[in-house]
Amino acid sequence: MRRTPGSDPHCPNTMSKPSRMYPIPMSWLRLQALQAARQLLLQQPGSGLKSPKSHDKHRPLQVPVSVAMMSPQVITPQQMQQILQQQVLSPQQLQALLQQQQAVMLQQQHLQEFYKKQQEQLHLQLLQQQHPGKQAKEQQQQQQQLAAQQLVFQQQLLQMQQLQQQQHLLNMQRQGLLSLPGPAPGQAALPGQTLPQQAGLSPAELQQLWKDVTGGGSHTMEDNGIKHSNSGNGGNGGNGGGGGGGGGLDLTTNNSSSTTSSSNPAKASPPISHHSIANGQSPALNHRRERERERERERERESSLHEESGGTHPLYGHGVCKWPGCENICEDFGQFLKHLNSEHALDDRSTAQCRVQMQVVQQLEIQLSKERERLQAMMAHLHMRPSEPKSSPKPLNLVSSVTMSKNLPSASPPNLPQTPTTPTAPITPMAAMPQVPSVLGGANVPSMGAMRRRHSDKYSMPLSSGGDTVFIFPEIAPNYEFYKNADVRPPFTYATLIRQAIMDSADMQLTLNEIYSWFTRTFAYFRRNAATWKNAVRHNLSLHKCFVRVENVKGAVWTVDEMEYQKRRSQKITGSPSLVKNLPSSLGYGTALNASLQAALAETSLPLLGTPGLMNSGSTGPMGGSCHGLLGGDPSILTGLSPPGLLGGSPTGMLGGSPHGLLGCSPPCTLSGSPPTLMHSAHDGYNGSLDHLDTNGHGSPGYSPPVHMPPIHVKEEPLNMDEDDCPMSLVTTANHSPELDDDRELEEGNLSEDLE
DNA sequence: TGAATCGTAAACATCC
DNA sequence: AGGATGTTTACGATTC
Repeated sequence: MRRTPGSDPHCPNTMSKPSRMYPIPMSWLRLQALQAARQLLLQQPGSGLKSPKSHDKHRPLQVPVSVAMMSPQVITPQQMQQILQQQVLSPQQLQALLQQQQAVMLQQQHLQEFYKKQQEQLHLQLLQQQHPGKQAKEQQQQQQQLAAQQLVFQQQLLQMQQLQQQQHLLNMQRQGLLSLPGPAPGQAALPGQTLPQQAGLSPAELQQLWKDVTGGGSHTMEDNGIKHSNSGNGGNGGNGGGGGGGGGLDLTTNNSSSTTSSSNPAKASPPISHHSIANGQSPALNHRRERERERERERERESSLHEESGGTHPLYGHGVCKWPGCENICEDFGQFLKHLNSEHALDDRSTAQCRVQMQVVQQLEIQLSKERERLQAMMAHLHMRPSEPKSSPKPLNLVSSVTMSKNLPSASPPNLPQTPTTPTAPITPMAAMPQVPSVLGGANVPSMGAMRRRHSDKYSMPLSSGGDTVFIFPEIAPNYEFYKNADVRPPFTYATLIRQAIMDSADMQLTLNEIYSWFTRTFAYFRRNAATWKNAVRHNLSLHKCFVRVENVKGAVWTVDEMEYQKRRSQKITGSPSLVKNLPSSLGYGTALNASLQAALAETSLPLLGTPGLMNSGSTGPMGGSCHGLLGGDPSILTGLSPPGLLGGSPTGMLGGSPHGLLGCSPPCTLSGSPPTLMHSAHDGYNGSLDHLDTNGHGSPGYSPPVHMPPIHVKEEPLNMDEDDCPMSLVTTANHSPELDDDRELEEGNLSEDLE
């Protein structure tokens, strides 16, 4: 009886439909946002957007993109968990983001107030100017002052716009998070999660705000995202929502008949210029010069931004203006700049849009905090669950399980990476902007969209760290606790887990039943559907040569043949140069870089090998050397600059954890600084001369556990001819002879060469 | 597109 | 006989 896809209750993550680890296009994110927003707005009777045919999938959606962004309620606990689990945004990052956005909002508010005052003053000036009794000189001075202030404000506002875009990108990213396939879209519009309950501004109000700001005009949403939405909503299962569509309420930026702007640097503010020209005096000339200087500054700013961002602009992408609500097509960057200056100048509309965006961000933050709380509660609840009858006090269990509920969601475990995008980033657009897209926007959005599926162990990373180290090192305890209590499938292959279990044992050998116990003890996920995963375990044990069955006094035990493991790894590595480049993604199946590494990479963005945490657990010297031998060749990995993206740049991102898969054990596992297990797996492969001390204090003169076991019998493992190159596989059969060691060392030497 | 890998299911054998 | 253990085959999904 073959299972039907998607019908496997035991492995919901693996069987659900498609989810290739391909980056999610921005347009798709927009679609998701639109759909979410649509659902949101449909809940608002007074939104004015609801149409009788609102359920018609093909009905054009009349929602500005930015409004769509304010659909935080699509964050489901599951998604939050996934978010955390995949390290798309660590709690720390989220927290930092929150703080950053709050700071931005404060600044925006301040600027807006300032702007209002300026406008009022200008208005007064205009009125006064019409009074015959006023003295021209005084007026000129005042106007001059105002003009200067205006210019300053324009600069500030420009910065604010940049920041706003940064926020927008973050929102987009978050939207991407929320758009994770799964129950999310369908559950998006939970009554209890609507915006009005959580913030002062309801969606309807926001919508109205948008309307007010927009000021009419028609603009068909014809950007790619919309197009995608039309074509792709059909198969989007739970989404169900109609794609975006044609024209609708929008923030038409094409409407050139918009209000006269006073902020456009290129056009100058009408009132001021008007006064200046009207006066025609020296102050006016000075003002003009000042304006010219200001223009130059603006140009410089733009050009520098342009240069720094490599011809990109936070508000510009795919030939489309990304100003919230604006989808204006700009053929090139210059045109975009023109458009930006002309259509999104400092005017009431823009500021109102900015204000709305602020609200959107606020809503999202509120929603995020709520979901975070919920997640905490869930985790706490799961933790309380007395579901570990078999659990035996092992060293790793010493870690307080309480930490889980604390660390998991928000408390940002110490090992969580601090990405460069944290609030510490300068507020200046140039400094901050490039980071956002590259790390958060550009990287995480796609990665987060990549759902964890069967091979997720290659990409996803459990919470804060991952890999095998999880089970041994205290700093990775949160992970351990997480999987121990949460019914989440560990992102590791069976082989990896089995190996971990065996390596985790005192004498590097376990009976089948002990392996079972380890699974159930270590992972809540394996406390059910025993028949399935136990079968898988047996299947893996038998299938993979790296697992060696040894007849022990107390019966048959299973050990790990590291040589086999190395062999396969080397095959993978040598087999494809590209694999070396993408080690984290293609080599392993379970190991993730440990928290320290992540943190190191995130904070220093490279010298990971020099990071103590990285090498933690005695992996100091050897690790560094061996790591260099293998990984060092690819700086991208070390620096996180690899295309896949270190911090979620891609599904294969480093955070995705690399695998330390038994079969495909990867070097990253080395980096993960992992303990006993990794010490073996890593060291063995990289340096045959390395001793095999593990954190448990085991000195393993040999390479594979079987070596120091009392082997009696071995799995009649295919003593195939192809094993000739791997004497170790036979070692298990019986006596461990020095020759074997020699052979192994020789082979490892070769292996090292290969790796290098 | 095809190979490799992994997860799952299941049939079968052996042993206790 | 029944369960545990171990082996093997098959197939679908995913990734490269």
